Amino acid sequence: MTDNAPVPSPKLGRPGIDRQAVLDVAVAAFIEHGYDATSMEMLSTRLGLSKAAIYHHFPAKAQMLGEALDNALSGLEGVLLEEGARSGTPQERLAFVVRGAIHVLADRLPYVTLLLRVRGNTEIERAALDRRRRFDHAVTALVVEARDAGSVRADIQPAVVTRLLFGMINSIVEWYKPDGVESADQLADDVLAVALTGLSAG
Amino acid sequence: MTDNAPVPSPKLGRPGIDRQAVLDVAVAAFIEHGYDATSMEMLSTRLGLSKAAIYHHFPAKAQMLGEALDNALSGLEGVLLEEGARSGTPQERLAFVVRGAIHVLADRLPYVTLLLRVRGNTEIERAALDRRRRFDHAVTALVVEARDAGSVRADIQPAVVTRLLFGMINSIVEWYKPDGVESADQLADDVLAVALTGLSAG
DNA sequence: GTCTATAAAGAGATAGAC
DNA sequence: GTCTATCTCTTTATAGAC
Repeated sequence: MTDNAPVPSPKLGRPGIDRQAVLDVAVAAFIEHGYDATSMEMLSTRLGLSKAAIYHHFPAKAQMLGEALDNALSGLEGVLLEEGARSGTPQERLAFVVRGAIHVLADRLPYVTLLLRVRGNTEIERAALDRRRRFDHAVTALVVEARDAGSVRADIQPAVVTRLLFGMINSIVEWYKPDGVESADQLADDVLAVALTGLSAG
Repeated sequence: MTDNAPVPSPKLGRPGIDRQAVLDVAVAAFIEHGYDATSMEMLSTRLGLSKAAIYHHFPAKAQMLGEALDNALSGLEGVLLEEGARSGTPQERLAFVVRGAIHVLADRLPYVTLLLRVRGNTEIERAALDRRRRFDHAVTALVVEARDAGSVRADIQPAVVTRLLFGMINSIVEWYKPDGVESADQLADDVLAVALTGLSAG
């Protein structure tokens, strides 16, 4: 088998590495200031590049947002496709999805943080909110199953349960530090414990 | 007792009513688009006023933000000053503060929503975040007391407990509708039930 | 792959008339 | 209390050189 492609070091059309650096800086700025309020001038300053150079990597500001949101959403959607979300008791599957969502949140923290800040002001944002809504509905369906199986309390509406549960999970982006003392696994344990059995002692 | 002040109908320097209308529209726009991304042009369109007319009511855009954030913060701080937050068992006081915070959130929904969106990009926002942090610390102190009294689980750090608890509470602004079927009292009951005893049945 | 220069539109805020 | 007109600065994006 011959392979006369160039050696992989310098790369073909120079994709990847620099583009990723631009995206990282952009996402961090979008989180700090909001997408609309982040100017290309600010990105160029942080990158040490001219504004025009940024347009070599991305055709428009909106595309940076789109890629970041897709990264977060495909991570969450991926949890629902895993085996643990599709087999077992409803309670086991719900716990798997909660753990999975927390791991995605920790692993892709900037992207998920950005997703949670989006309010639907552009077409790209609205499409992202739609995908997020579909994820929420899938989780709510799981909550309904778990309730019907008797493992989740029935005195509160499943949609409210899902909202409170993911309200708790999503709030993690406000304070979680990936390099801190708490690992994502430990974090998932804590959140699941609090969500299932509450804050009361004993 | 004589009273030669004018009848209260036309009001003196025409304060109040119109200023409040401007603030309401501004806060709604700040929530939708973010403070920085909301233009005076947008506010003027929504109000049916010229941009210049808005400056008759507020000297600057930043002042609208400042008043809205102060409204939310004084509401939350007020809960800590009430009798129910200062006497009783730690568990009772914590429950009182949670209920009070949920009522403030429901009663002043736009203002609290805006407060939760603020990220500290201006001096006004940083001052608001500082006041919010002081509120959080006061609640964490209550959680520590309740844990020491044996009524809150001791296997998770009090700061994490507070963050998860208020992550759940604060997420309410994302979906609560004041005119919906669920009253603020009912909502507070549900959240307190879930927070204390968890989502598991029985 | 990056630059300078620039276009065209929109930003917050002010002046001064009514 | 609201208006039109305007100032000055910043915005996203492009053109074209190196």
